Amino acid sequence: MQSTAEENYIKAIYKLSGGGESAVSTTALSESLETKPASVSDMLRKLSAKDLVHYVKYHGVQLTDEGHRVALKIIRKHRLWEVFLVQKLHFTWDEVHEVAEQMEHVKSELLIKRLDEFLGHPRIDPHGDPIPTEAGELREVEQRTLASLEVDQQGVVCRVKDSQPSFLQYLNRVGIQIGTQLQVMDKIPYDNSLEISIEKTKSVILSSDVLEKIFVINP
Amino acid sequence: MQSTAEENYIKAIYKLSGGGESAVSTTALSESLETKPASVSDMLRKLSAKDLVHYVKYHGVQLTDEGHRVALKIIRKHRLWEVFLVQKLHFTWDEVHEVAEQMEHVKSELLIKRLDEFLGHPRIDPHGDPIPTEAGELREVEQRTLASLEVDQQGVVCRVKDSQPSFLQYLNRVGIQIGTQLQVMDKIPYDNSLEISIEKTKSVILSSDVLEKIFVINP
DNA sequence: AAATTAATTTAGACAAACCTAAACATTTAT
DNA sequence: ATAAATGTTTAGGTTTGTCTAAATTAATTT
Repeated sequence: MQSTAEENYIKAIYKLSGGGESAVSTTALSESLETKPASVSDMLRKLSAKDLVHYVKYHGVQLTDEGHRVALKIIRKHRLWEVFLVQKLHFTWDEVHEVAEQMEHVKSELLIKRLDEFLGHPRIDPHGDPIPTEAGELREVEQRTLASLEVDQQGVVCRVKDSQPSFLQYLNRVGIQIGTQLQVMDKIPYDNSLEISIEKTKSVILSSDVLEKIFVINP
Repeated sequence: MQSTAEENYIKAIYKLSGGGESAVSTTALSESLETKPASVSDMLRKLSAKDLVHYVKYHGVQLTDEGHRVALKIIRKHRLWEVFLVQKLHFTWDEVHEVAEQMEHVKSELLIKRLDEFLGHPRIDPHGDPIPTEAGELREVEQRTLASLEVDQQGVVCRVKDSQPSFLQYLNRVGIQIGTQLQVMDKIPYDNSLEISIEKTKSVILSSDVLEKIFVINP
């Protein structure tokens, strides 16, 4: 079992290496974690002894397979909590991170299993990033703009490109947020606007401007 | 702000002193926290310096007003998370404690405010213990058996006296769990059984045996 | 290719939270 | 009232995770 500090290092290595591709430098880690390079060196020696990273002095670190597995577990927890905070507790995206950062370190397999069920096995977090599966697979999800959907096709909102309050308030008013289920009911050729049904209940007409700013994934 | 360790000491002092009444000994704390008495002495000196406890060497500790306030905050968090785990994630009572113990240390005022709203401002936790208010008041809630309710009176289930699996399964089947809203619809004088409506939907007839084992609070 | 600069590691310290062993208070028993 | 037993604290040490300052290695420039 890893300490909170170790988990944070592993997460940072994962992020900075772009999912485990490239090696990561001590300085990059020290900036990302807001610690001094000397502290990073210390910790890398420790993680290396635990076989969580492959560390060559003066030449950076990479996660081992085990380290990679641990990283995905933490990211899964982080992103599930983000979904919970936004969808159930109505946090805004910017309020979410700091809290999820703490919750991701709570140790309980059962907790995460149940949380996942409670949230309906979400595939993406409120930022549109994919949530690793229980088995530790991270499948990238194809994201498309609402404008690219054909009549009758469905999608779940995963990202919006404009974060101006006025736009977000507009979405709020029509009832669209991350996770909302949409279906294209009709296309108006005149101006390429679409009639969209929201959660299979009400329906609205969205201009092509707006359609370009809303990203969905296939359900 | 207090560390996790400090919070655990404060909580333990609160519990062992019976809510802040009597003083608590070093040994009692060391047993409760599973640490050595020497470690407790260290920490008490530290908490005393922070004015969270009133500590007289060789004569035990008590919480200061500030310490008392902090204790109630932690207990509020712990009990709200317990409600969440049981009501939303379907944890059983024995699975709850260890996890809530970790979650109670997550730092975010907003989180607790929103969690409280999300859960509908519960007044008791899954064990029937009262949840301190945001303002730090802990009002004991009068608990009565279902058998003591009159026709038309309402109650929320807060505790059951029998924890045999067969009994709990029976409750499960009729749809009764902690937090369930009940109302007495009718009394059958013949055997003192009651007709009880469950969550204002279905209704069942419960024998006086069963009625004695279910405790409710006024909503 | 040597010298300078930049990045990294090592060495030695520190705070938090724990420990053991020894010293010191308090309580209890004689 | 004193001695024994019990409870508590102090002193000194350990681990984790951090730090600063000095030493070392790698990269860059001339």
